[in-house]
Amino acid sequence: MEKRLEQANKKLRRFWEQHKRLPSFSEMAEIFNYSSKNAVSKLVSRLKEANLIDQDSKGHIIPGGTFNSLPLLGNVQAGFPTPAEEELVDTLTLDEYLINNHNSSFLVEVAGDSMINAGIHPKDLVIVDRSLDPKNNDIVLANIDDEWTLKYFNKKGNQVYLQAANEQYPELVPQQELSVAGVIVSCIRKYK
Amino acid sequence: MEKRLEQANKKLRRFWEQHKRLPSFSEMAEIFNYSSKNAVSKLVSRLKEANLIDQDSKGHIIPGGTFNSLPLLGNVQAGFPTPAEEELVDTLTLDEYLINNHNSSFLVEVAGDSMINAGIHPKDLVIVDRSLDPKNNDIVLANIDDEWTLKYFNKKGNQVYLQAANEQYPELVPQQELSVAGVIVSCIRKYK
DNA sequence: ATTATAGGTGAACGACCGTTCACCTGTCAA
DNA sequence: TTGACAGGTGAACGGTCGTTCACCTATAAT
Repeated sequence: MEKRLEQANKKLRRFWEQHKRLPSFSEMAEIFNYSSKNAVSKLVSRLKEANLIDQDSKGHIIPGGTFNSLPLLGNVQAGFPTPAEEELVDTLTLDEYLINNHNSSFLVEVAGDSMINAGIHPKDLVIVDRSLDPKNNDIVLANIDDEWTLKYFNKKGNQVYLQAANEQYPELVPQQELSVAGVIVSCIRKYK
Repeated sequence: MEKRLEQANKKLRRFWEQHKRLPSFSEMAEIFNYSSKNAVSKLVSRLKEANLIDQDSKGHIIPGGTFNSLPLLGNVQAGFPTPAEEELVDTLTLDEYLINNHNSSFLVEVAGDSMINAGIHPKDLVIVDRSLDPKNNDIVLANIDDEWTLKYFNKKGNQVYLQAANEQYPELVPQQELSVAGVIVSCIRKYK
């Protein structure tokens, strides 16, 4: 990508972070030190070709396909990576990638190591979707006999078992009550 | 939250997904079947009080604090969860939470199980920030003797070692060359 | 020396922006 | 029966929107 466009991209993202929207033509004129909106108009054309921004039916500037997303450069082992544009595997927005159902999803912080063999560690955040029906081998957030826990869901006939991903934990059969709050759709961990 | 506002929130989010921006007053009049913009104006006031949307200096509607974010309901073990509004721990936007440096970050898909004891599994995605200086015990994406790998970074004196989080793998000392492409800042895994 | 082109100015255009005003309902409490 | 009020209509306002036009440079190719 052209260097000029990359700098423009930075400025636009800074504006986005401050205002939670993209600038108008006259605001862009300020940002880029133009004194004519026509100059902006031409810049916009270039940015559109680079797929950084787009314009909606009213001409307003909206994010393009690569604006709020990160490049997915490939696979660690596979001769990785020449971050050349042509070779980049994909480009994706984390929000859209991780969340299927915004209205029915919430986050929970993990405590305990019962799912550690599934790669779910204490202090990780899991995204729970309460609108999904739990299926066998789904990881669910469940309340079993008045305790909340994260376990594999397993149904044999009419009997539901909960299984930890850690041999030290026994298989759980509800004595009195079991309710599934939702299915874990993803797990995120932040190091820095 | 009032039910009326929740439905409004859904409509606004749908508009956001379609147009990548929030509607204008007259567009909101269409969405909510009002024939006067004044009705919209009053609805906007209510939505602002609920912190779902905001208005910028020009009066344009922009996302509020809770618009694109997910509620963090708490901790799996700690008497979890009454999803009552007052008790919710936090509310956060995944993009903002996970990405510190948009310009210098990229994604890589994990292959191999050398970091599995750190909870980084094959097919997970890691977010790499190439602008950070690697420190001891950081997980880094590195090229060692012409192979790309994910390992713990370890520097003793002037000698750099790479360590896997898996006892079956030996400690790596570069024979000829070692370059660190970036530091892993987070790890995400999608189940559904 | 001439021409083409990329990039910019400045002004004008109609359309749409968010705000505000006076006014019209129902509903519900006093 | 009255009054207050939440919620809506419809119209008008000045300001800003994105677009487009004619025109002015530099720079580089012919």
